[in-house]
This record gives sequence, structure tokens and C-alpha cells, in this order.
Amino acid sequence: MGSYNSSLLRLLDERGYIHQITDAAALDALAERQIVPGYIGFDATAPSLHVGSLLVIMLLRRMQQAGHKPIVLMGGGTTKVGDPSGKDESRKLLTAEAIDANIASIRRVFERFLTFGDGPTDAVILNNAEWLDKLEYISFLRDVGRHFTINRMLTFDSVRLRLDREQPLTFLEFNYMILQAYDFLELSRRAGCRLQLGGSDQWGNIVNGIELTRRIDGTEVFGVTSPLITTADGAKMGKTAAGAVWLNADLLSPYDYWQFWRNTQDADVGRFLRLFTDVPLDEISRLESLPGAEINEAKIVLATEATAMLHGREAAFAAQETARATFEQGAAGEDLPTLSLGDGLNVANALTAIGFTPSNKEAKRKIAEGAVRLDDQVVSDPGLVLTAGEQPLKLSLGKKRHALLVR
RNA sequence: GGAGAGGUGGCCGAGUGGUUAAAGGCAGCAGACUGUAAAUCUGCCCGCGCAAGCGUACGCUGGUUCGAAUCCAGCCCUCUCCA
Repeated sequence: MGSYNSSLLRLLDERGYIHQITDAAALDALAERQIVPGYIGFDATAPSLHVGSLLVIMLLRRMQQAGHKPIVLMGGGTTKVGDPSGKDESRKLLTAEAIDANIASIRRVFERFLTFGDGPTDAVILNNAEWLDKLEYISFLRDVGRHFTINRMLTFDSVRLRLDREQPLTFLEFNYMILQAYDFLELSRRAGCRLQLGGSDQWGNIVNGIELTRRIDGTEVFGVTSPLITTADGAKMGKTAAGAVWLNADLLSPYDYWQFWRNTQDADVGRFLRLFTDVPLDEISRLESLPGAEINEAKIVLATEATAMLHGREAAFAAQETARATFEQGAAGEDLPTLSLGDGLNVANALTAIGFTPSNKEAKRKIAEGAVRLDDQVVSDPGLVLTAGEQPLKLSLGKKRHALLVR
């Protein structure tokens, strides 16, 4: 730690992004000497990425900040195969149309984090379907497949974990690591790419790509992985009641995104500020050492900065303002989720309609538990029919979830 | 192709004819305490219904039985060993 010369590795190191590097000294030297094009692959298994991917998106952003060239590789081809890493079961196969739709939806997020263009350090997006879709089986096996031994492939975590747990691993998925390795070779040829970044679970795949590129082309390329980010109590990051914390605003509103960060545990605030915001390091040191309840100030900075980066500063401030009005003054901020009551709706149905409860049954349970309030008055009758007047009503479940009911 | 093991609620995992909407744990939600934190304690945790009640559910399809997650038959899927 602290022994790097290049601004790239120094930046990554001091903000806590580095888990492993394949050849740190050589990469350090290369990054001092030239602009390093580096890539991360993203498979398009859903219409949006979620916070789980945010860390590696930030890696690309840091690369650009350090004067290098980020390459976003969309996995249009690899998604058709499915990465077995870290999964107990095969994914359902996605159709080509679904994958294309997902890619179109996902790529917009990158524009918030990276500057795209034709300049030397501008980011670019490529899609591995461009080369993977056209592969010819026999010639691919002869050119690439001969560099992989089954003996070694079986030792990789992605494979071994599945086998150890007696879960099936299809031959299709077994090929994933070969295709990802081939991506690196292809990118080094097409884009002069010298670096692949990724989460620590990608180490094996990255190393494969490095070796393949060296064996076939004799080119030296590098890999950097980031640590797996868990919360202080050991849970995977990004899981909430409602499900994944999506990055696309149509799947998770800026207000809810802001709330996600606001509810960070004390112990995580400093780490998250370093990883997920551009707040200067000395300011972060100050914020994270705030005593007692004052740490909440740091959480607000985290929430607003992280939200601003993804959704823009205006949306972030709106979320912050709504939260302040709602939580500190007990009023109702305008950014809260809103439900139109129409001709009238009973409380239980309203709770389910906004998505606070998954079923009417659950809504009634919560009412019986005294967890539901209407304009801060506890509701006890699940059949109470609501109609809105001029003023919107505030419906609350628990202390954290609030919504506005309008006509 | 042969032999064996197995498929239970989001996950893990009990249960081998009725008292089983199915033990226990994890995850989750809520209440108390707090700082929209953590930890702790308490309650809840298939769906519809105001309710009585009803409907679904233990891989799938049939069958036996007053009654099946539990017994029988066929099928599907997974794992292990053999060929």
C-alpha cells in the first residue's frame, strides 16, 4: 500500500479499490508511461444494473479521472452463455431480443459516470457479440481451445463451487471462461486494451485472458480486481426489502436511491464515501470521524453525492429536501411516491398498490400491528376507505416508508 | 444403458397416512429502545375476504384411502458409482 508511482494505482489504492493485481510493478510502470485502455465486461441479464455493479463502474470512472481510457464491454455474446461464477444454478436462457433490449437500457447509465467520445481518454462502448456471434466452432477450438486444459478449468472457483455443491454445470456455461478470456485477446487487438478490471470473483477469468493473450499474441496485459463489498455486518451490498437496488430511475426512483445510501450503517460510511463519491479524502476523514449521531451528516453527504452522480444534482437535492421535510419535520416532501385514489380505496389496498406491502393480507397484518399511519395517526381499521381532498394525505408504513395519496 | 440417492414454503432443513398452511434456522417486515445506524428484546411472516369462510401448496400426472407431503404406478429433473 502506498508504494505506487502512477496516478492510476495511487488513486485506486487510496480509495480502497484494489484487491489483487497481476503484476503491480509492471502495470504501475505502464500507467506512468502511456494512456492505458482498460475494460470491464457487463453481462446484460437484466434491464438495469444494480448497486452490485456500481463498484466496477466506479473503477472505470477512476481510470478516466487518472487520465486513462475506459472501455465498457457489453456482453451481448457472453450473456447468451451465462456466467456460472457465484451462482448455484444456471440462469434461464435469455433470447437475443431480450439481451439487446437490456443492453440498450443499461448503456444509458454509463453516460452518467463516464465521458464518451473520440478523444484519447474518452470512454467507448463495445459489444462482444460483434466477435463472439461469428465464431466458427472448429477453428475456434483449434486456435483457442488448445490453450485450455480441462484439468485447470476444473480448479476454478466458478466451476469447483458448483461441482462441490453437487449442482449441475452445463457445458454451455463451462465455456464461459474461455469466451471471456477470448474477449481480452480480441480487445487487445482491436482497441489496444492492456487492462481488465473486475470484482474479485472475476480473478480466474481475468487471469485466463491474460495468459491467452500472451500465448497467442505475446502481448503483456494486466488485471486488477476489487474487493467484494459487503456491509459491516457481512451482508451482500444492495439488497433491500423491495429487491435489488437498481440504477435505472424507472426501476428505482432517485428518492429511494437516496434513501438506500442514507440508511448506510455507521461503520460503512467512510468506506462508501471513498468508493462511491468524488468527495476529497481529507473531507471524508473528517466526516467519518464525526461522533455519535452527528455521523448522520456524513450519511446525508454520501446519499446526496451518490445520487447526484447517478441521477443528477437536482434530483439528489430534491430527494434530500424531501427526506428532510419528511423525517425531520414530519411533513410530507413532494418527492415521495404518490398514489392516486380515484373513487376511493381502502387502506389495505392502498398499501399494496404503492408497493409497501406485497399483498393485502400483509397490509392487514401491518395495520393490526399498529405500523400504519395516516397523517401520523395510527390506522386500526383495514377497511377504512380513503378519499383525498385538496390536500394530499400522507400514508406511512413504519418509520421509513411514506407516500402521498392524491385524488 | 445399469445400480443407488434425492427433488418440501425466498434459502437451508425437519417431517414417512389424520392433531400439518407443514418443526427449527437464516433472510425479510413491524413494534420497543435509538440517531431514518448497529446490537438487543417482542410480534409477524402463502393468497382472497370486514368476517365466518374459501382457495392454493411439499418435482409432474394419475391411483389407493373417509383422509396423502407422507402409500402405489408412470413420467420429468439432479447427484454418485458402473458400462
